[in-house]
Amino acid sequence: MLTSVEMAKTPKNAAAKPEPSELTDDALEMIAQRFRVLGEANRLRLIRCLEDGELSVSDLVARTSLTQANVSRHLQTLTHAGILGRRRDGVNVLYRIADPGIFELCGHVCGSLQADMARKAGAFAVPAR
Amino acid sequence: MLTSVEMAKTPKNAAAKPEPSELTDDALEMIAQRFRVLGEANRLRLIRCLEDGELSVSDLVARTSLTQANVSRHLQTLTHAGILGRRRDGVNVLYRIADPGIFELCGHVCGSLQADMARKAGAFAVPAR
DNA sequence: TGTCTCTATGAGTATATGCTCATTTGTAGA
DNA sequence: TCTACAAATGAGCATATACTCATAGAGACA
Repeated sequence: MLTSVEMAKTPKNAAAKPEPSELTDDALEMIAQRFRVLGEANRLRLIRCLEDGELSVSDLVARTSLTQANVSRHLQTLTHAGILGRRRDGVNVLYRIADPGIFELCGHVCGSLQADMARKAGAFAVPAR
Repeated sequence: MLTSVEMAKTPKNAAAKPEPSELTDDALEMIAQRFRVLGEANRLRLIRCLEDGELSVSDLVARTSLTQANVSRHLQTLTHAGILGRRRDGVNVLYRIADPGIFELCGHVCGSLQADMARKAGAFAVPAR
């Protein structure tokens, strides 16, 4: 599964390769880096704001109550990661989701979290009587 | 998309949020936290080692060339996040994947990365002649 | 009990990064 | 050109965390 980048182009039912996987340290670091970019609640907030269409930096500042400098830095991080795209429109710069797969990713995490919490909640289950 | 998990936490956010957000700040932070756990190449390495079955701490130390203390800490992080499970076996402690969805998640990231890189590679495309 | 191996953790250091303030840069219009 | 506004960025601070060393805890066995 973590077995190489080429899995992306093959449908997900591609057979596991028998050969020991060939993920270089660099590749692994890139994957980790991608996760790290998403590992910030404020960045997730920005992504969410953009779910319905492109917005300017000041729009995002208004919606998130973050400072302009902070928003700008997060947008830079997300853009550099290929998650957002940007274009200039006069004095404004409009950001948009460039990788819609991001939502699916978040959905997966939500699912895992729910499962995990349900499992943990089971520890408090009281036998019926 | 990010809208599915409203867990048993009350919104502590009385501040103006123009958006009818279903995701509390706490929930968002939990999602980010999950991503952050995966944002470490060495943790991804450990996960990969466990792909084929459970292993002891010293097995993992041998396979990763990380120090025992370091491996132990990462395993703790992953276990706490619900990604790994552990059981004692004599003096050993065996760790295993508890949330197989993790591989699908990594697959998604690999896909996104590849798409991103292909897009960037396009910038170097030379028109045929 | 003592001693071995295996695992977990306290303490300390180094580094990364999120945040802010102040300033600069980029764009449009007078 | 000058002015106004939007966005980006340099500098500095604060915090989080990855890593190591040394040590403590847990289980097996004499």
